[in-house]
Amino acid sequence: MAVTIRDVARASGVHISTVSRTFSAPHLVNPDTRSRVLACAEQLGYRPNRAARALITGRTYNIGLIVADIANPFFPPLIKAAESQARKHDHHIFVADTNEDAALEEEVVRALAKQVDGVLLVSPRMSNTLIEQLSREVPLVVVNRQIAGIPAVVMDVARGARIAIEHLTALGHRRVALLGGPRGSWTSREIRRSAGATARSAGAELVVIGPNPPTEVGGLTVAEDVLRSGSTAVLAYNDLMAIGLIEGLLAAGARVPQDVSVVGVDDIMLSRLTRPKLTTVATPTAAAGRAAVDMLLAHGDDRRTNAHIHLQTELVIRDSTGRGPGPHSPADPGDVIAHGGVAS
Amino acid sequence: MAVTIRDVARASGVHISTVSRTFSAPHLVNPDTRSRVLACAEQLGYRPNRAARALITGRTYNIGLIVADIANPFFPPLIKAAESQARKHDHHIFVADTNEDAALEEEVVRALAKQVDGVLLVSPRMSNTLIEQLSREVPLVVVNRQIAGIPAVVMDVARGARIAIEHLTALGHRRVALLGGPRGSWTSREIRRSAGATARSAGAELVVIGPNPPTEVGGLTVAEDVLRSGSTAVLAYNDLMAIGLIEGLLAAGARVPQDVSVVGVDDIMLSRLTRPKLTTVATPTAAAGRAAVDMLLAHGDDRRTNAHIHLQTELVIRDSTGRGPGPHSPADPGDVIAHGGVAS
DNA sequence: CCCATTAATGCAAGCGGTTGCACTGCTGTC
DNA sequence: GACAGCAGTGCAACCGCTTGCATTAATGGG
Repeated sequence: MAVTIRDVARASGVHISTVSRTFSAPHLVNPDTRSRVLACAEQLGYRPNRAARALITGRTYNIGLIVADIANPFFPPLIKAAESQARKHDHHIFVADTNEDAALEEEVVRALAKQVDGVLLVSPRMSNTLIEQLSREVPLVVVNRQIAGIPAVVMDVARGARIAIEHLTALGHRRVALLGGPRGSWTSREIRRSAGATARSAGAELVVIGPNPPTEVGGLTVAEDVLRSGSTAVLAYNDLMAIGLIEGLLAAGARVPQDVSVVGVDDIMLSRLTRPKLTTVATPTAAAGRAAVDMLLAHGDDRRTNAHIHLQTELVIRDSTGRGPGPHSPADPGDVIAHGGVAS
Repeated sequence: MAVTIRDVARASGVHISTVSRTFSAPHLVNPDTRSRVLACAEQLGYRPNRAARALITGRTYNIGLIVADIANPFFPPLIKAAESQARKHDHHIFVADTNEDAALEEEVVRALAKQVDGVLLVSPRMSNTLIEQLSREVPLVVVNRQIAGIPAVVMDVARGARIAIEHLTALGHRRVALLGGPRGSWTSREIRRSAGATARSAGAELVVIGPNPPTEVGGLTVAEDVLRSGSTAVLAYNDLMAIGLIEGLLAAGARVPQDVSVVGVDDIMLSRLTRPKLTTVATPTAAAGRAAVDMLLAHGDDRRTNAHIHLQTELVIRDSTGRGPGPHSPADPGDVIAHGGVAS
């Protein structure tokens, strides 16, 4: 049915090994022979069977990409960038969605391990221990997590959270709620740690609410809790929750930003389009996708590298944050368009 | 390195063929032997190498999923549903993004053909002829396109467009602009055809603007054209364009819906969150993803089937549509929450 | 008690490629 | 003119697994 290397060999009158070399070691075959073989291959529509090749070379030219929720707008730009970058290097991408389920993550990594050259674990929910264990079975690159000995791409959300809290305290907010993300999220822990430290040193109080599902509904359902907590500002784990929260606040009769200021994280496309437009910590998702693929392809088989790529975040100030009850700092926050540099 | 069937055979003291049968033809092996083999496999962490299996069986347990733009919010819910459905049947999904490029679509199908059991072509931009040709090389299921002899899942956008136009003419709109989608889009042609016929029979005028890139920017940039056309209502190819258009209209000083009514298509998550909330033709994307996978797995190798699954659309009326300059029909459109049935 | 049947397993070919090694025929060197 | 060296190609084993066929032992019927 399908055309194989043997068909090409027969058509061009050479041995299959010569055809093979025409594709995988061209310098070993006579230019005349090569062009004849290529012509036959072209004409027959021959494409090497990658699975067969992988069987012997051990390289599949496939990459696994595992995310918690494809429908969460944070992920698609990352997936798109990763896929594009992978294809540039002639690799294909398996995408798997784990529904925020750590156990499913493990299962999927194992299921994919044999048919990929490596797996990109994006915002994993698994434990570090488990990730380390899996990295012995298949090359892994982790996005948004730091684990010694495992190559990683991390977005500097700690800095983003710090600048966000500084922005809020400068506006005069003295009690800030933090909407935590899903259990197992490194990003959520980082934000919490950094926001806590920053609030403390600014003399403000941080009220942690969560963990929560990282969705619009997750934000919507804690609106009451936020109001009850007496907070005048909120830093949400991600934009989706922030937007859901705003919905909930408005429904409860609170105004944003007059009564409550809201800051998100991610700067998904959505954030520019809601009313009020969302102030948020922008994360370089596309760059992360590209970088993760590059790392995976670069490291090849030498596991246990310590390469970590840090990508910068920046605060994008829009319309969902305003003055709080306390004194605000002299510098008019309205002047600040964006803190932070560009992703590297 | 990796544990193979031979390791398991050695550990359990049987021939590799018995191990193989333990997994792929359990009824042929003695229950005692089987449990012994399974125990060894379990203990060694053995997983069959699917690529090797595929080489001989011809079944890869992989599916290709090709979309025009992963970052377009229309696709992720479909991808998510497809991936989930595929995994239920123990299949993995290759995702490829073609950047709205028909030539790239062809290339990707060919590249994937050998390592998948079939390809899902979602909203393809290729010609019918080319799709027919490709379907002879690899089983294909097409979403949002009707081609004789090729299994398809189609959303009934024609009906959706009709109801949308009826909604607008009932509100008294006499000149409606239609924002076309990308060149090569079957959906765009369907919407245009149906909207044209409906407008004609309602005595309204349809002004076609396009083709346009199916993005927010695509909508934004034609806002001027829409205003210049004298239209008081717009049906956009998709929600993203509708939302971009609204941005553009507001920027140009027009009010929505007081001056211009806007209807989108897709009902992406975003549409509930913008202000004004978007009136739109909801398409059952998740159902389409599931159905497409099911069709692919069901048909197996018998190509050239005529199975077509039709999924219903419905008009969701929100805040972006209001009365036009002409007489509106007696029935208060405000009563109509949603036309159309539920997706099957 | 013998033979046909059947259940359980082993054997080996082969899926579509890659690759180390052997072989052939040239070239260039001394 | 003999020979080393090399370019170009063929040969065959092998990657991990499946599967048709052969083999063996156990079973049951007449």
